[in-house]
Amino acid sequence: MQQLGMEELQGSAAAVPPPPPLDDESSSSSKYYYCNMMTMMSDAEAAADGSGARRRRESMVNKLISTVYSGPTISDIESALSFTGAGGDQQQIAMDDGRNSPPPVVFSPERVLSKMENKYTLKIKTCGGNGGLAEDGYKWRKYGQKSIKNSPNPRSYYRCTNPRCNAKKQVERATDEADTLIVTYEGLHLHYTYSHFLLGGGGGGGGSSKKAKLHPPPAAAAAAAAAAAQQEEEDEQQQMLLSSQHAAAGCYEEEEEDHGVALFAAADQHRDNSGITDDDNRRTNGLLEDVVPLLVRRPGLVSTTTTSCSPSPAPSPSSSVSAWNHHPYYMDMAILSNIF
DNA sequence: CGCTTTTGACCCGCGC
DNA sequence: GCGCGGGTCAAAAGCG
Repeated sequence: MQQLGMEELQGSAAAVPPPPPLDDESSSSSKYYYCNMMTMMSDAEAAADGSGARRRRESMVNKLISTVYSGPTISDIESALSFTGAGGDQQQIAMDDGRNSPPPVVFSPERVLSKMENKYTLKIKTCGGNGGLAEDGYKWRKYGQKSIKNSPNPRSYYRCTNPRCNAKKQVERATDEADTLIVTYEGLHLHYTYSHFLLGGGGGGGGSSKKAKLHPPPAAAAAAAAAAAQQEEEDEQQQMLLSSQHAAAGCYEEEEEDHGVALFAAADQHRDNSGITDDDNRRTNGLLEDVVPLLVRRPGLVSTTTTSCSPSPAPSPSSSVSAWNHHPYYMDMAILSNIF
């Protein structure tokens, strides 16, 4: 039987297209702007910080983030959405990496909203047949598989396991390139597991249970979150949007000379702003109790080696649960906490 | 026991 | 209207 291995499918989600050419000065000094709404660097601290030290710190943050985040970037998404909106559905990832867009685009919910219905497709190059291990950090449940006409490879259909999230993706192997996966995302995530982010998955040592998986959102999800929130007319999701906007605004204030943007928003802040209660959050089936650490990154800034390559083929997971507990996301948060 | 995957059936849109 | 193809549903089975 021919079907995609789970590791490939999972890996495909996080793999990103080749980075745009890094031929400008920004590439060497690329960094992320780190906006934290909870515990990291406050605006006051940032302002008081020496620029040299801050740059060093940002550089470290950039590296850390680039290490852990390999999902589509905000520009990836915007570009893809624009492209699909124009009639196609194949993403052109070689978009400008900020050079042609003067102000760093954090994420503009409104912009994404207008394009929400579109899908975007990523072509993912994997290393070998089963080596792809990169993940997008979300938990997907496979709900169908179809053999496609004129294609020897079946197409798998995945849906986000969050009942309130309508994100879907389709994964199929390219017919002409055996090591290329075509991943089509449809709908976007509006959730994030806060506890995972802060507590390191709760289980510890990568042995955490499936429910303790970290779900760091790709930039796509971050952008989409706002859009999805808008689509959803439920109050808590609109509150989520407000939170996201707030975070984005904070990033704008940080600095503007570079293209990188790393944005984190925490549910705590979100609750502070919105005034909703924990009970409210719980009622949202995880959408609101989830944190909204929005990780928004401009492409091509740090080595986006997203190769879904793995030196050793990993055993095929028994489920589609993304093994983020193996990924150092929460470790990085601890590191970042120390840095700041 | 709960969750996920598998897989055949069903539904729906589109072209002829 | 009919057939085809793609997308989804849902029951059954598998797994930890």
